[in-house]
Amino acid sequence: MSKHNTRLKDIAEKLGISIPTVSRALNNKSDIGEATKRKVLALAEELQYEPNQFAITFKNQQSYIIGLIIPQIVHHFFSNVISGIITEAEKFGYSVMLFQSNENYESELKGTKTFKKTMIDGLIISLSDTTHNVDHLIGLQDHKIPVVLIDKVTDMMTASKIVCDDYKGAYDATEHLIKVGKKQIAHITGSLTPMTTKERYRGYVDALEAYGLKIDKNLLKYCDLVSEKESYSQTKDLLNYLNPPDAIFCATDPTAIGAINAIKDHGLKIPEDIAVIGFSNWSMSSIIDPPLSSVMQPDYEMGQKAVRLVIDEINNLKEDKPIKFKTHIMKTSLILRESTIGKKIDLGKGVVNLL
Amino acid sequence: MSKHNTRLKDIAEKLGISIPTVSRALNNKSDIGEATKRKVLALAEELQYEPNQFAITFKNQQSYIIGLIIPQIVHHFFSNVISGIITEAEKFGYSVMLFQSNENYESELKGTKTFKKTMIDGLIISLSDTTHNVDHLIGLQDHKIPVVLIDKVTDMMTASKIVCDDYKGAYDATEHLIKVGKKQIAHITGSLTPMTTKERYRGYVDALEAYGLKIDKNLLKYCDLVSEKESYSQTKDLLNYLNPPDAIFCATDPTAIGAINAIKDHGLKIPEDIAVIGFSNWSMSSIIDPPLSSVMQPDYEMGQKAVRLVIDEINNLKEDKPIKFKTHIMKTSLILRESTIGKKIDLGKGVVNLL
DNA sequence: CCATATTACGTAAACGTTTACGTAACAATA
DNA sequence: TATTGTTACGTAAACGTTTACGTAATATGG
Repeated sequence: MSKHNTRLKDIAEKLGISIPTVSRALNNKSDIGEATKRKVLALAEELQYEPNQFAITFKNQQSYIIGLIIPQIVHHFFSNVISGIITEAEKFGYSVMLFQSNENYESELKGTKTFKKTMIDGLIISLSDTTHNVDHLIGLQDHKIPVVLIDKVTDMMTASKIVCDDYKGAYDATEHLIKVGKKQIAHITGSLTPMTTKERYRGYVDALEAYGLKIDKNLLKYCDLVSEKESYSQTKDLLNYLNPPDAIFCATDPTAIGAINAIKDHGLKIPEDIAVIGFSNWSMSSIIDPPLSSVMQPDYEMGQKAVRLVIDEINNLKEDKPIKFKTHIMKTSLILRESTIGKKIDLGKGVVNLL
Repeated sequence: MSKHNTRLKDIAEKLGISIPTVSRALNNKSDIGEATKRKVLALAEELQYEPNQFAITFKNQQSYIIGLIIPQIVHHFFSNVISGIITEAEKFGYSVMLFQSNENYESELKGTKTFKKTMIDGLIISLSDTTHNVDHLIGLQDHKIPVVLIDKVTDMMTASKIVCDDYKGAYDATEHLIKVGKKQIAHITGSLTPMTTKERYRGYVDALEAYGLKIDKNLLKYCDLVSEKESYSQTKDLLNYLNPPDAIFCATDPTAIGAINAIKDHGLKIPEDIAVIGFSNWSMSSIIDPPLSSVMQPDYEMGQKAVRLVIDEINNLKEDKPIKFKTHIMKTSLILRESTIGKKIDLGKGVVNLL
């Protein structure tokens, strides 16, 4: 087989016509005779002509590539986000170039530079934890490359943002614990620096207050690394408290698993003695014992939404229309399993029971 | 700020010299005067010149993009593979365009087409389970685009391949169970169609034979979907067998977790009554109760290796050298945790104890 | 001082495609 | 029949960069 793909030139020469005529025939332009068009289409089919995307990119100054920078690919939430982005982008004829920042600002900077050279049409980015300066992103915007922030966002720049409603998710989780009859509800959280953790804490507090339950500071525990190990020992502390909790709302699924292990080792029953609910609905959550109730974040849908926003902005820029920056707060949903509802409980509507 | 990036033309005009001279200065070519070179470099710095990658691609007919097709991004093994690929590619100045086949042949075909148009320099692919025809990949090779297969490979084409030593991993896992004193070792496997599962079964059988243990067909159980649920019920079957196992080697971590849950529900102790070992070392494996021993696949390293292979082939093709196709079989390693060794056991060398 | 080599540039062409513009051939209209 | 309009093409230029080639100016050698 020939080394290069079929080009317009090849078709033009074989038919004895000019290159632009071939281009017009294939792109369904108006200035083209019916007979010529048929001949071109037939030959293009025969030679398996596929336009060279790079030449088109180069000519149109549009690459149909969306850049994507993610702190950690190996993370249940983010891999779902990526999956949603790639699938949605493909629908609109865009490809996705993926870069991993490893939560490192320098690396993020480098990715941005590479992308700029590569002439991406737009960027979707979840900021690394060490990024406290977004001049590199503002620089992209200055060069008419739209930037959409997802999940890990910032107020340091004006851009469209997609987050999920951590506050409401936490409120719902806490409310659920109250509704199954729990009154001493503990909260295991991370460091309260990231916005997401702070919002989850707010939701927990507000739900307790809304139902007239007292806030007991002794029922609040911190796990800086939100790890299973930290949570295991913090839960042990909770269990030894003179007013031990009858439920725990954990800010992440790993901490929830730590709590479960501690409770079981302590000889208590879940959910009868202590109910546990997590946040993020990791894939592992459904297969541990007992299966963990959790707050599902619409990761995949967040990715899809981000693609639609960035493509909108790309199109608006192309037509020199003003861009309206939007912030989307996506809804979470409760996934109820045995760690809060036991084996058989009648559920209200709008609530998923995956037992 | 200006709309477009600085071009060679901008620098040339400001200095009153020609475009190729600027190009030569920036690319450290020989035909260039020292004084001119300094002026160009200074101005390029000032104007923040960054070469337009697409123009270079177009000119050189080389994109410095590696295409990557993966069945499922949301999968612990694959997301590690992707991470390795992206990190390694970046070291060599390559970007990675990611596509997800969703285990669907049609989708894989479409990704290949898109990539071909996009002029990727090489492709790394893990075949979808429904792919039984690789003409689309051979087509890429015919167009001088190297293809490297990773993990899910095939014999239907000649190409470099990267797999991990499933046989040896399974053998080691089984041998470990024998060495901690187990004699009735069961195996929970998937359907024996994929090469990987078949190899793990072979390793199990050979280890038993090597140590003079009998193969009891009743200790072999199948889980077609390799799910936790299937494994839970298959394990129950095993426990009710009149000669119940004192250890189970599971072909995947999710099935191992199903086994653990079944054993605990049955009131037996792990590992004293029954030891359990899995395969793949998922992130969840370390945080369940008890922590699961498993066979670690060098996912990240497999990704790195794939990048090096594909770049080698790209470079060889550029210089019209013949390509030597290589098959790399990467080593697995045992990760021992409490599900096989209890709390404190002296380990032999070369074995990782993550307790 | 003439022939040759070297240095440091400029010119032109190329990569594959699209688009603005020009125009020949023909048809429609007054 | 002269004018205008329409159709269906071809020509040229452009996107940003690199490279083959040509050449003027200077240096080197005998």
